[in-house]
Amino acid sequence: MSNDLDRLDLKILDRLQIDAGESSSAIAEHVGLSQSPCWRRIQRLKEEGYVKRQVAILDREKFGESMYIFAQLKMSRLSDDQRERFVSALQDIDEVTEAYTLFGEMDVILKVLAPNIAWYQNFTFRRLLRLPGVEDVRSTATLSELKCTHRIPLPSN
Amino acid sequence: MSNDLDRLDLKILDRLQIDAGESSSAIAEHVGLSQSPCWRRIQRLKEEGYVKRQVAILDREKFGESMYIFAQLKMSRLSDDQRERFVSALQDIDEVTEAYTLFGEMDVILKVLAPNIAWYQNFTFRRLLRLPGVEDVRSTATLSELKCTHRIPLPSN
DNA sequence: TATGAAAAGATAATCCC
DNA sequence: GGGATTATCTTTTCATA
Repeated sequence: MSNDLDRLDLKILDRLQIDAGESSSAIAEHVGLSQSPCWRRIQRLKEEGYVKRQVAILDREKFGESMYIFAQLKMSRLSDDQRERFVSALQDIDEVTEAYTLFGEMDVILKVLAPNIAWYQNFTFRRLLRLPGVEDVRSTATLSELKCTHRIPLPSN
Repeated sequence: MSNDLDRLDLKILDRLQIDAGESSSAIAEHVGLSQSPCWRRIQRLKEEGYVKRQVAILDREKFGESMYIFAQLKMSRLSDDQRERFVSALQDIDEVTEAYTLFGEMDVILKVLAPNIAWYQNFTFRRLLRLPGVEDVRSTATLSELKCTHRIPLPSN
């Protein structure tokens, strides 16, 4: 929450979120440090949780056709227990890649990676509508990807 | 597009998209290979583009309040040139983290990382509505993140 | 053609200044 | 924070099946 990060830390973080494969000495050079202080900063940034994890981004087109679909769920009011089961169920569905509650706490938006529309049709009835509290699903299918980044804007960049 | 990947390749890819920080020998152990064939496979998977890139996922909560907002853009019909300028403009707006066209080619959905609603209000008028072809913006603000993964489901997992 | 073992090279991690 | 050192991992080579 607090920002005890200086300009160098931010430059390092931004490089990491663009390419986490670079060596610490390469990053050091780019931000104007030598290897060991740069490595220490990277280490600290990881320990303090600024870097949550490091992942490989796969090319989903290589695995055949697929499409992202945004599903807006109309929810009934849930008990704490029901809500917990709902959230837990979402974690277990690999095709649900993201989920957010919307203002009002009664609706949820999902980003679903579907192989095709027919699969999604089935998924809606067999999975989504059977989750605790889900009353209705309104879906928006995407056609093509214009931009997809995992980079968050950092201060003073 | 084609899948000349065997079960080991898929296991390697899945580990990489969960944690790309692991050493090749650690991955080798997990998938049941020795270090060098595993390393060669990883190399090949990168060369052939199955792995697009490797990134650090930052904890956006560490940088103060922020919220994702989905913006659905109503577009007028664009010439190829206008469309190119529109897509290019999206790439330059750091707060737009994702963009997809919707069925019909006339609408677009954006995922925007906003510091707060007031910022977004201004952003809508000053940036979005000034992009080529944008006629209207309908926004859905998210409240809390229930799930956010960058892992795509792989066959036979 | 693919694997494993092992050497060579690069990088990460630690030390001291 | 920088420079030098050691530990560890990556990458190449080579022998083998």
